[in-house]
Amino acid sequence: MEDRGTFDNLPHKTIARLSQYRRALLLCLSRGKSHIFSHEIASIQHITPVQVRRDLMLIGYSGTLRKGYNIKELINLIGNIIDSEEGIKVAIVGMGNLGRALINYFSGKRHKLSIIAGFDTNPDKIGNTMNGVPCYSATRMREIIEKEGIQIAIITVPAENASQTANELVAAGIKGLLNYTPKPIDVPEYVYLEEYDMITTLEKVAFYVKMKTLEEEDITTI
Amino acid sequence: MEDRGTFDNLPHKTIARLSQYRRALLLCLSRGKSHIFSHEIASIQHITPVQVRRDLMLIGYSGTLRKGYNIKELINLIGNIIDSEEGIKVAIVGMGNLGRALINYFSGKRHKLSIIAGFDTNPDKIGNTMNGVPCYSATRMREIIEKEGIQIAIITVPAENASQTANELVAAGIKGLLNYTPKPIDVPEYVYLEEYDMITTLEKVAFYVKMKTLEEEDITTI
DNA sequence: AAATAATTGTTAATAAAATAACATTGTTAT
DNA sequence: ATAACAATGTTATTTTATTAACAATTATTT
Ligand SMILES: NC(=O)c1ccc[n+]([C@@H]2O[C@H](COP(=O)([O-])OP(=O)(O)OC[C@H]3O[C@@H](n4cnc5c(N)ncnc54)[C@H](O)[C@@H]3O)[C@@H](O)[C@H]2O)c1
Ligand SMILES: NC(=O)c1ccc[n+]([C@@H]2O[C@H](COP(=O)([O-])OP(=O)(O)OC[C@H]3O[C@@H](n4cnc5c(N)ncnc54)[C@H](O)[C@@H]3O)[C@@H](O)[C@H]2O)c1
Repeated sequence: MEDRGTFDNLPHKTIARLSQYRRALLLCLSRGKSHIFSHEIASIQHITPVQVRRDLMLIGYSGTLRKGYNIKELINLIGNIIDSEEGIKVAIVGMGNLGRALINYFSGKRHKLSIIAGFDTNPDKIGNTMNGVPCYSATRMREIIEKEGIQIAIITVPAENASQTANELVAAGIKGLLNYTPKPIDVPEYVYLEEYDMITTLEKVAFYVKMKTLEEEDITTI
Repeated sequence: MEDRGTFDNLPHKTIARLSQYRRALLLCLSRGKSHIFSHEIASIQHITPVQVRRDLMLIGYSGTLRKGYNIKELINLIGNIIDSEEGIKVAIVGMGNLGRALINYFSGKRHKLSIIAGFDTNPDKIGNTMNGVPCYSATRMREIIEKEGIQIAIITVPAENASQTANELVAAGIKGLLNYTPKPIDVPEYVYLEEYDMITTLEKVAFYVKMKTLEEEDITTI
């Protein structure tokens, strides 16, 4: 029995934080830092030092008492947990404003995770390359996903094409989806799905801003 | 005593879901539907009907037993809760790829929440209009935020300028921030902050895809 | 050498969120 | 008229996530 398959009951929130810790650690490393304390990580991430230590405990990493955590080691360990050894290939469907912004942002940022294909229906875009990512015709989606062994797709097509695109991706054998359209999509249970809509986030911000404002008014009227 | 200020202890997750419910309800309404059942909302949002009913209970809305919830009424009620009566103005700082994608997407979508100004340092962009949103020089940020009463800002500048931009926005009196740069920013406690990084989401998807793959391998090797 | 301070690692307690259980109520079918 | 059904609304339970408490360790100061 190997020890892969450990880490399969880490809390979902811990997974997200590990990714954020690594982002912070990479930055610290690039600035020449070699060790870091839990309270330093915590303050970068706006969380508590206990939370950080608890997460690191869950992944079985120990720091040293007076120097804190070894940044390089911790980066590697987080990599062992969240990265896949062979690397995972990603496609992006819909090379419009958002698709291009995401490609630009993501390209080359992670060693074990790379966007290697884009798809679009617009003939003007097909054949172009964006930041090293070739844009193929959407009609070739299945062919290329199978040939390249692409496992994850990001959906950035117009909302009205979202569900059809999702169906085609699932049929092509995609294992994970990240849907940025405001149209929630349905996938079989064996496909892992994340959806994100900026409007939801913005409305949440607006709600809490409104709340704070009302609170202040209440205080001043008393 | 008015009944504003109720709803101030709704769970955070409920707030996010209310925004999503409304998005789904608006779509249903535009398709001519007048009533909807909890299990219909649930299935759109990939959650359980109980969750939906519980959220609606928390905001004090009642449906009718055989017809479900009145879509128009529910949209209005959600609006009363999460929107601010006078409307809230939003600015976007950094009119690059992502900034433009967000403006395009958001513009005109919500009545009580509108992006009314963009800021940039690039002289080629200053003076232009994007989807009705004027782009001002970043040097005028404070002036325009104060004059227009802008309460929320979205940060889409290059990461290295994130914290300085955030500081300027806070100094200008911003009450809520939505940070899309991968550089976590610090704000005083009276400013409500949300941060989002696509890489974290993508790495989460990748992790669960990896896990599912490992599980399958384990099953087939047994 | 002893006391102090700063930090980690872990268990215990609390809080937040989701789910389950179930009573209630109209509607439809018999 | 009554039984069966399909919904809602609410309370109870369970699960997940966060925070608190504190013991252990080691460097530093007195
Ligand atoms: N989640 C968010 O925060 C967020 C933010 C901005 C935009 N969006 C959404 O993302 C999507 C894209 O936005 P955008 O601004 O990039 O739009 P866009 O119109 O600029 O880009 C859409 C692209 O998809 C291509 N396309 C259309 N149908 C296709 C298909 N069937 N297969 C492949 N490609 C296809 C189009 O040719 C175009 O290039 C929209 O659904 C928008 O609502 C979401
Ligand atoms: N969270 C995410 O999912 C996500 C996705 C894509 C990009 N990003 C991030 O968003 C940011 C913007 O990305 P992009 O692709 O639009 O980059 P971009 O270079 O296209 O746009 C940045 C814009 O900001 C302007 N700018 C620079 N300094 C400024 C300042 N001090 N004040 C105002 N404007 C200023 C630039 O002139 C440019 O127009 C980057 O930090 C990037 O890392 C995040």
